[in-house]
Amino acid sequence: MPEAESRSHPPGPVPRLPRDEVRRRLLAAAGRVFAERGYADSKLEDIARAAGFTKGAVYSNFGSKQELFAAILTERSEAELFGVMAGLDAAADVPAFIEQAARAVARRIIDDTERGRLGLEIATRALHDEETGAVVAPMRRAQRAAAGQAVRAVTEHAGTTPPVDPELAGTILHCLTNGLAMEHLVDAEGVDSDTAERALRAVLGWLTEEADK
Amino acid sequence: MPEAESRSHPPGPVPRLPRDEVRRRLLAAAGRVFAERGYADSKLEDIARAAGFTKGAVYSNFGSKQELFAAILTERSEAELFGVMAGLDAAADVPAFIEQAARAVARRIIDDTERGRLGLEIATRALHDEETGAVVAPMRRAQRAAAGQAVRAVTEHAGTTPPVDPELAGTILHCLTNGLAMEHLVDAEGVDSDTAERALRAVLGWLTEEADK
DNA sequence: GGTATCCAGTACCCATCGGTATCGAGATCG
DNA sequence: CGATCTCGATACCGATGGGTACTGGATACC
Repeated sequence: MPEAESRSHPPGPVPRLPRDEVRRRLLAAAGRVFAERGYADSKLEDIARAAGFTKGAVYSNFGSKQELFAAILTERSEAELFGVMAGLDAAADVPAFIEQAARAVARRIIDDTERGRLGLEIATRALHDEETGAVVAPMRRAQRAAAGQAVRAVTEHAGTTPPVDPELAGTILHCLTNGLAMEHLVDAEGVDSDTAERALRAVLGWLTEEADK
Repeated sequence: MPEAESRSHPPGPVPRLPRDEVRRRLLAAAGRVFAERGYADSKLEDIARAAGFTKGAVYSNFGSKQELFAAILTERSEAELFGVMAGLDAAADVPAFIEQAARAVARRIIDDTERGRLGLEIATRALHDEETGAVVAPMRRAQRAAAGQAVRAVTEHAGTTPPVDPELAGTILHCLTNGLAMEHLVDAEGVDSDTAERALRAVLGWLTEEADK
């Protein structure tokens, strides 16, 4: 846990944390708390405490609860696209790629629950808050496009003609992934790691194989 | 709109609405408001007003805000499975069935936004409220199973061997549908009626065609 | 070393809203 | 036609928690 400058009181002046570090810790704690309790039930006091500070630190670094949430949103959105690309270009042949991609995505769905929970919270908030929605919509669009590009790259590399055009394939993959993640959150044992992986492998395989017209 | 017993004051005694009707109107209004504003931002006063009553009516018919929400949940969950089944047994041959099913589901995703919004709200709440989760998880499981049964019925009827087993097919369809619905809510123009329909038609077609091993 | 500035801590404010107590009109019963 | 009961309306309570004003110690600057 975040014990830091304990050592009781050797009465030398206690140094101060760099501002960036305070901000980072607040952001990390906010991510955890928002994911755990949801936006409305997350108290700023709790978030500050979880980061080892008080509400004062929050208002010193963020203008409002809303703004803190938005900061998380933009922070995480960047890490997002890289994550998809990471699993992309490591494999050589198509079946190995599919195997690897399915496993990686399934693992992320199952293991990183904070990610999924935050995603749901963000989507929910995007519905009720116009400003959030304006940020989220293009972000999702980029994710769908990235998935589509991945399909295009694989099929071009393999010289196959996929059963649907890559753009639609990206949408299918993206929505399936999100749907699986949501389903896992709601019914963890009903949709476990193996189920998610098999589902992704099957769809991924279908989307990259030669269409039999 | 809900104008009813206007006619100013012809001073005869004003009759009283049947209790069931009060409950129905409250439930309907609550569904609208919860879907529109989300659980936390929905004030009981607003819900009551939207139904043409006051908070007193709410607490006379429901024990708490939580309980009102739960009542909606159970009410809607029943209408759910019938809706899936309805489009099922009308068509004769497989291609026509797929065409029809894809269109019906896509239309529900696009047109009935209250349904989608409530679904998201319910999922979010299921994460944070154990009791809600205990209701939602089996409900989702039943929906996946129903979708799986539909695939099984179609392929058996057509005598084909599907590329994945029906249970997994049900999960894929259910998660894709939910994912598409969520995506439409977040980015309505990015995932429109046509996109959803094409995605569903493609996946439905793949899942019911003969597997080319 | 003295002074100005920064920034998180502390104490407080107050709007909000779920929940409760009570009332009174109208239904129900004898 | 009273007596009683039902149930939604009204008025109110009190906790909660986002936001603000101010404090004081540490840092930066001269």
